[in-house]
Amino acid sequence: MRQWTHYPALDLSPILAVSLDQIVRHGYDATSVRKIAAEVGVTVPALYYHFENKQAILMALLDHAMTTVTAHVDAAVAEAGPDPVARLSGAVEAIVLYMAHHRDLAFLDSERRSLSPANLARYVEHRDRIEGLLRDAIVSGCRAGVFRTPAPAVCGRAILAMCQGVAGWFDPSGPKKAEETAADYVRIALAAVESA
Amino acid sequence: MRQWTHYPALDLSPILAVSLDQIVRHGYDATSVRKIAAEVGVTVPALYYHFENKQAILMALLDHAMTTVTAHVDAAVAEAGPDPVARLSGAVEAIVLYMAHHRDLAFLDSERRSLSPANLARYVEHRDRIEGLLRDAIVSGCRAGVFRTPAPAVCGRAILAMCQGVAGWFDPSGPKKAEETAADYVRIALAAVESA
DNA sequence: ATTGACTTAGCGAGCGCTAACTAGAATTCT
DNA sequence: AGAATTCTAGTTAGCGCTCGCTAAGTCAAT
Repeated sequence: MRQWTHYPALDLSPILAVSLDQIVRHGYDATSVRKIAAEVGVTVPALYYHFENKQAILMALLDHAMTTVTAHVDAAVAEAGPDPVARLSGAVEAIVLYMAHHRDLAFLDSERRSLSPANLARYVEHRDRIEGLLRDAIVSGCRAGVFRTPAPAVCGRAILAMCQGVAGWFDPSGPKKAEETAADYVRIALAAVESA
Repeated sequence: MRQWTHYPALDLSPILAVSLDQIVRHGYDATSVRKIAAEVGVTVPALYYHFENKQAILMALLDHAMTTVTAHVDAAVAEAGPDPVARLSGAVEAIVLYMAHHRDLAFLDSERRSLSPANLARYVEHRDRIEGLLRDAIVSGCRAGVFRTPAPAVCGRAILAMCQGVAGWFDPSGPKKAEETAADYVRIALAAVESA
């Protein structure tokens, strides 16, 4: 139970680990394949043995991010059962924990612009699914009369955006632990939808 | 009165207008000075007659963004007087209107990573000022007993993040006008801080 | 005669990416 | 079992291109 609150450290190949670090620090465009190779301790063509091109490295990292967050959020919502309060709470808690524990992966979201149309579509689809999860929970809460917000769709987007913001400021060595922050955000989200 | 709800179209020099368009479409790193020059209809050194280097173009645009949003939010908060509800409402309304009307300028926020340390510091200072405005309004509302959120600082960050998200999805040809969206967000923000 | 707003021409560096080769491990054939 | 082959995970060397940027010249308006 509540297995989805656990976010173990990432298990990435050396190339992906170095690439993630470099992209987070300097951005995708400013990260050259030469720099990645040098940091890994291999030559450039070694990268091309494992990945078709530079964008495939970014996409592999984004795939990792997508599967990680989707698995946790889906598990949280499934465990919550049919109650809209529990579903929204679970989704927000899982998302915030992800943002706090994997700030680097979360940052990659801002590099989606570098994706080809096909890859971008796949990524956007995933993001829409999570937004849909939030919106559905809010809408069903409104139908059940437990949420009173007059704008469920806008509310869903607002909540997702505020959760994503956590990755930008959360400090693991700061005063608030990830779990406390997640609890704060659950309370804020429930208040935002005007939970009865 | 309420002059700050007006966001007139930008008045940018041809170089800055083209640069903004290109940076929003392709990102700062992927926008070359050659592309900007060609789009403006001049040669590359003409850009260097008006700007010291490429980053100075980005910084000029960010300066424009900073002064625009700061002027409007400051005016909104000043007009609100001492009431925390009015101050928070005014700030959120002004920020959301800015995000909806100047989505391109708002997008530049994600390019702050390309700034030199000195320029970045100046930009972060400005962002912190706005976050401080929100936090102060929330804290004084808590002191006055009109807001009941147990985490005013976290709440301020959450509200700023959700407002910034508007720039990412707002569609001027969509069903919701900017003013309606701003009203939605004011209501969400007041609910989020648990306004009595 | 000077200034403002450019132009032509081009430097040096870094970019993503690839063809061709190689050392060692694993597998298959006789 | 031992030789021959194939596969894995790289290497060296370098192509063609674009990048930010600049020195030096032009030319109309002040």
